[in-house]
Amino acid sequence: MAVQQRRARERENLRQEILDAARTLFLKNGFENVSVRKIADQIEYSPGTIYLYFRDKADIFNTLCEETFSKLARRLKAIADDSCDPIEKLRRAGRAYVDFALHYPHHYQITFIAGHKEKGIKPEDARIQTAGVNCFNQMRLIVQQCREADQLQGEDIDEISQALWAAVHGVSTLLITQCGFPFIERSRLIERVVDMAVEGVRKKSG
Amino acid sequence: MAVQQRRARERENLRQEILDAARTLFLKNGFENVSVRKIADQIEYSPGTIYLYFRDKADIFNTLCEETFSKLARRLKAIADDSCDPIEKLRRAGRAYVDFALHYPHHYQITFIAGHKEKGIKPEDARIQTAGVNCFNQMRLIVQQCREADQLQGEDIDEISQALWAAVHGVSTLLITQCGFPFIERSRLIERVVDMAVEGVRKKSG
DNA sequence: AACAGCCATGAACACTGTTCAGTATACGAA
DNA sequence: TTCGTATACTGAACAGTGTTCATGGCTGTT
Repeated sequence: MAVQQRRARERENLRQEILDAARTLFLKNGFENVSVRKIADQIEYSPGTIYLYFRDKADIFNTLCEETFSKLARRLKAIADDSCDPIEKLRRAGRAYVDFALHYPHHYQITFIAGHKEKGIKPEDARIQTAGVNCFNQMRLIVQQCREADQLQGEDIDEISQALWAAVHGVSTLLITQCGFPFIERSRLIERVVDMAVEGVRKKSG
Repeated sequence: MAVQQRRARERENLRQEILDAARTLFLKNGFENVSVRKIADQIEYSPGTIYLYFRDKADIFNTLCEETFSKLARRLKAIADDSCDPIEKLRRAGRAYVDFALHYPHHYQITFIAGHKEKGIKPEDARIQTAGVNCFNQMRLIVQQCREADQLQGEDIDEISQALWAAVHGVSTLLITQCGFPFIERSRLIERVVDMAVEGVRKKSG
């Protein structure tokens, strides 16, 4: 009886070992440059073993992404639940979003940037899509609060939320992928984008 | 004498054949899912031949990207050279940018989205970086015109240009990569983002 | 006709993700 | 203790990738 429990525990341990090794390698080298064999080497198992714990390589990454994105969702939720001025919340959420993206660039890249058709990450893996939508919904919530405080120009919450998302997503991806470009100082650019976005949807006569 | 000219012409022809085949295949299947062998099959040559005309697979794509991006630069330049209201130009440039991205999603994706560390596209290939910067500079020019017409809030042209770029880039990449997400109607979202961005940098008391 | 140089070949290398027959080990029952 | 079974793991194998290079055949010049 207890044997099965121990077995399950050991299974879970090895699963976590794989995830830990993969996380480290992915962060250091990116999804493309990490082979299943390298992950297997790291944990000192044979390549085949990986497939006893994960459906395929993408499955490993998806699991890691899910993990990471629930962190972002929690962070945004904390802001949404705060009781300060909703417009201020919007700014804070924007900054938090970009900070997060720059803090986990590889995770962000795969989840929100890379076309999921390529590299075998299929839409069937709705888990990640769900995790992403979850994050978006936290932002949407804050927008709703601004709307309720009559601070916004326009009625459509989705339209405004998606436009704001585009702005923060845009600056995130530019900073992640266009490392060669001569950007102005990072925090100043981020602040400007957040400001531009918020001012761009706010009611004119403040 | 004429022989060398003919040789050079034939060389150029085959080079173009490779580019044409690659363009079609890349557009249909994306960079990842097109192998050098498939390109070679298409033009009915052996894989090795490709390497007599291009350094590597990335070199082929880079050439195609450069081509495509000079198109965008021209389109933006045409808008910059127009003589209408500079703020109106800014809106038109924003729309043109997104339209372009959605029209050439694969090219846009590789050039502006994919991390260039991965998939062997190294920063050494400054050609594309240059082509991208060129496009940006056209937008920057229009921003400058707005500044000169005293239509903008803030002094720093680069700061404003980069923030605007983030917005249009953001909506472009979201629409390209997040095909699963329940976006509002495309043209409405694009219009809202452009509007948000422009209003977000414009002088308040119009 | 013989030599030169260009050009295309396709086999080969080292890698990739993934599968699967085989093996060893640990367990529960006799 | 011994046997049989279930489970975990292996590592060779497959089909694919990007890339290289010795080989061989044409072509134009001498």
